[in-house]
Amino acid sequence: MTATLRDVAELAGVSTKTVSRVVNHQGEISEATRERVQTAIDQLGYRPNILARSLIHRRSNTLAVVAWGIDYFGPSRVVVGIEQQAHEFGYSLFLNLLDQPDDNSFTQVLDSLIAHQVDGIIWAVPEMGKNRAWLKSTRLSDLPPIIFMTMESLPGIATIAIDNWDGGRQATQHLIDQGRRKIGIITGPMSWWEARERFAGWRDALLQSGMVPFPELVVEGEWNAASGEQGMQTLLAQVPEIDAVFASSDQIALGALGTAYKNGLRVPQDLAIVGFDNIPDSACYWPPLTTVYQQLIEVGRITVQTLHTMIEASRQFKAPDKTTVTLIKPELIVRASSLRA
Amino acid sequence: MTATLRDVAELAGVSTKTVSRVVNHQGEISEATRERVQTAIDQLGYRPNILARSLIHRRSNTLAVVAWGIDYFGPSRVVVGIEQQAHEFGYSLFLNLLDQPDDNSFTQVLDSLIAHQVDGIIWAVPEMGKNRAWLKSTRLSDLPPIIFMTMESLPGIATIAIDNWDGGRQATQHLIDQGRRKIGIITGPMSWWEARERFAGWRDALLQSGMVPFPELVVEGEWNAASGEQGMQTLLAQVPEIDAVFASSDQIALGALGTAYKNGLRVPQDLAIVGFDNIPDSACYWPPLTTVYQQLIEVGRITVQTLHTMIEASRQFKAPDKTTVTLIKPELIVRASSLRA
DNA sequence: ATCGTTGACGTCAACGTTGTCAGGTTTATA
DNA sequence: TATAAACCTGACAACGTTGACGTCAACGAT
Repeated sequence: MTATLRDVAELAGVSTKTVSRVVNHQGEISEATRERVQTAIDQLGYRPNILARSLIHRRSNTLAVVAWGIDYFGPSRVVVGIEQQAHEFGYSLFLNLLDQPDDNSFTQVLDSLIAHQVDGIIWAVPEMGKNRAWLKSTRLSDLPPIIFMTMESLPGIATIAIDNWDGGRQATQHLIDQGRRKIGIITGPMSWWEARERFAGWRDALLQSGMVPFPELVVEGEWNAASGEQGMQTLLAQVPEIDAVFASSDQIALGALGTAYKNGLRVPQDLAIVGFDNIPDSACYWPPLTTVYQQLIEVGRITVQTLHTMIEASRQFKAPDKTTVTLIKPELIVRASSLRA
Repeated sequence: MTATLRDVAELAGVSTKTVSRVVNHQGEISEATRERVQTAIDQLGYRPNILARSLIHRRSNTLAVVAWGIDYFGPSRVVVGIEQQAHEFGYSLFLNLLDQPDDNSFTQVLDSLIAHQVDGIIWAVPEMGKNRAWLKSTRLSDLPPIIFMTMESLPGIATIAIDNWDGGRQATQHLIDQGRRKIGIITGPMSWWEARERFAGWRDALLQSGMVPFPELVVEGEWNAASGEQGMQTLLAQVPEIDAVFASSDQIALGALGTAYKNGLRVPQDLAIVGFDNIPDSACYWPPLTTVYQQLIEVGRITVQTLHTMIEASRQFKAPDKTTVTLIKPELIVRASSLRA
């Protein structure tokens, strides 16, 4: 149905190779034939078949991102950054979503990607529980260059992540600097690496200031607002004199705000709250939320840049520097929710 | 580097065709050779090359989604639904994001997709302004089967969308049923189809109840919370006795809530608010937000189902029924923000 | 007149598969 | 025992491109 090189060649009265040269602007061709070929191309609506091209070059110019939770703010931003940079590098991008972050269909997914001859893989599924266990029983040399997001560094594996520990530390330090003495935390699900890191940041900030991270100051939550409501309620019950909370996500903070109001607490006078993520809404919470800003789009872009380097290296038979671990520092955004009145 | 059919064939001492048959479970082969071939496959770590396969079959089993704004709630959910259904149908999915919804690089995007031999295209870029104008100057027969989301129906073009008009109508009717008499609206950007539809739903609901959609009851906003704050302020200035607002998105509603509080208004006693989207946070606003729920994942799934049908039809040289227009009714979620105390 | 050089193409094989068809061997049937 | 039928396998070409190499004419220099 669709026109091929041969069709164009016949119409223009030249060889397929000549048409190929015109299409790819390679070699030298006279202006006369170039025009003749171009006319034939336009007339037939010819489009090159990238599949055939990739077959020869043994390079598909295609990347794959395996992700989960792109209907959440963080992951979706990362994917946006990945797509942007991939596009700028001239890669096409396959999108694979897992049903659950601990979906163990990774074998099928990887097989499919390899079969599609992708040049590189970005594993953007959040690390939680044992959902990276498969890595230990997989020979990375059997895979295309692959890079992982948000995880504890493993030897020989490229990793890119936000420094969640530092984010937690910054948030907590800010509360300390405001003179708060009873600083609680509502964590994310502790099976998540991010949640554990943010928690560790909170703990270490307290310790460094000579304060004690008592267990009753800690409540484990989910990432959502409902869990923030509940977590705040628990904290208030356990430590009535609490005067600040580090909520491990903005949504948790939203819930915590709600509970504070229901309990007649003024924010930030009676209770200061700091969130994490800097979702756009957080600037319009009441009061506006102090939070930790992660440059997630940038993270996505850097991921692709690193992967690209790995791909080029592997193509020149250089052993790629797979141990790259990039940690990006987040930034504290101070708004009214943590400023003393 | 990677093993091919020939490598396996040589190792197993059979022809490439036999290996191919083993891999694809086609034809009849004796158990003995099957095992021998399978051993060779495992030993070499052979993986089929889908590119070559697609070249022969002239079918790539690949879909492409062209989208914008997947870092927003709505679009990202739709993409999730699309990916799920595509995966279940055995399609791989290319992801293409436009920088701006009115990005006019559609030609390059389409060329690239066609070159990649995708079997079908989902155009999930929100319709705004004239960003669908290119459709009129494009022969659809030059493209693979393509389906559009969220747009006014055009002859001969498959479309799937939420019935935003009905959503706006439901939201407004609910406020009317609660006895509200001065019902304002903060719209989304009116260049968006969704914004115009929701507005029309509000207007028509008022008219049908014998009320007048006065211009001073209308404020055009953006989709975000900041714009909701401002819009609410404007409405209060224009119509001090206003007793209800239909906010065209939950984020707008969030901003409106904030402004209401700053002005000492009780929600819902003094001012009822209804949103649109049912983002998870909206259940934890204070008070919990009444809103319109769109089954966006389902929309994504239906889109792929329809596209799949179009692809199958076009493969059998039947003229596909391209005029399919599917409108999906949203659902009102009633919470405390609009119930009279 | 001869010889290289350059420009402007074309020929052929290959990329990794699979469909088609044909060949050979066994098994069941007359 | 002959004959058809079923079963198993291989040779070959093709999918749409492109790289390597070859050819041939035109040109300037010797």
